[in-house]
Amino acid sequence: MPFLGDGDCYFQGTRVGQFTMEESSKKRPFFSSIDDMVEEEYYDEQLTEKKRHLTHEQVRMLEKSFEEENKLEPERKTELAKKLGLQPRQVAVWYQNRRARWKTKTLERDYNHLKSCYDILKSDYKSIAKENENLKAEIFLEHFKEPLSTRVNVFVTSLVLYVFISLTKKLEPKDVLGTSIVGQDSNSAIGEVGDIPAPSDKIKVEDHLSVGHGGSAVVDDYDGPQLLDSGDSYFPDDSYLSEYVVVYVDRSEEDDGGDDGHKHFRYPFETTDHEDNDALGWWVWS
DNA sequence: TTGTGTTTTATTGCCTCC
DNA sequence: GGAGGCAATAAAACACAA
Repeated sequence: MPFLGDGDCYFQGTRVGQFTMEESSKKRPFFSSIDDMVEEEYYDEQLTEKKRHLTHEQVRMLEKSFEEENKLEPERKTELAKKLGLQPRQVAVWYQNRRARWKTKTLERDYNHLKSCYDILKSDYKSIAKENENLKAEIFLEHFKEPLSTRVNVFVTSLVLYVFISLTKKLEPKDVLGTSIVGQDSNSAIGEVGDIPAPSDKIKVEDHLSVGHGGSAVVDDYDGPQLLDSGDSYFPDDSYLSEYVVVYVDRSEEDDGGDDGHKHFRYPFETTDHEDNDALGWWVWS
């Protein structure tokens, strides 16, 4: 006979469950061997106690009760057990399993709902992205409708400016530690060459270097010079501009004729040239 | 009939609350 | 510490195809 460990219960020669000594004494008869079990008077009773499904009527009543309240109060449990001819424990177990099934179903439903929401959003995103691409292409084509001379002019000017700025940076005065002193004192170094606006001077810059200059960049109240770019400027690095270009602005320049109360300088390094070139940026004094 | 997958009933161990 | 809930799991019952 095989060794039967604590809690192994047998029914008709097969293991029917595991119980601790304590539990088995309380709930079900404990058989230490198959022979013991066969000899027990309880054997016949076990046949009727064999696990079986509840009747349709019992399930119907339990379902109805569950619909009303999915938690089982002790009084309700006793009442239902009495009414259905079941052990209170069976009713409790049924509720437990029913809640588990309900939870699984709910999770499944929630998952499907979220998935459909996700699919809709994904589809929306795709159509918006496509529309965005179309608009970009439209803007690109619009740009090439401009005269070639204008485009070349913008490009060359940008290039010259970039080279100029790069050279200026290399030639800038340095202190004994090799640190640039530009910007440390508005009255020193390059500041002596031109007319650097004091930090308190309000300078606004608009970028007309960008393609599609119809909508110039936003201008704010930043205390120092700045270049605002509408996003597609030819400048390789706008930070150069904000740092240096302002040195060459001529504050004595007359108004350019605009009625906005500002003076516009089309070229940072050509303070008096008012020749038309709408593709270029200008500085604005406020 | 048998193998296999699914559903239902029941147990176990852990956790929280009172 | 006991009662009750829950997740994980076992095992019986059931369904169904081959």
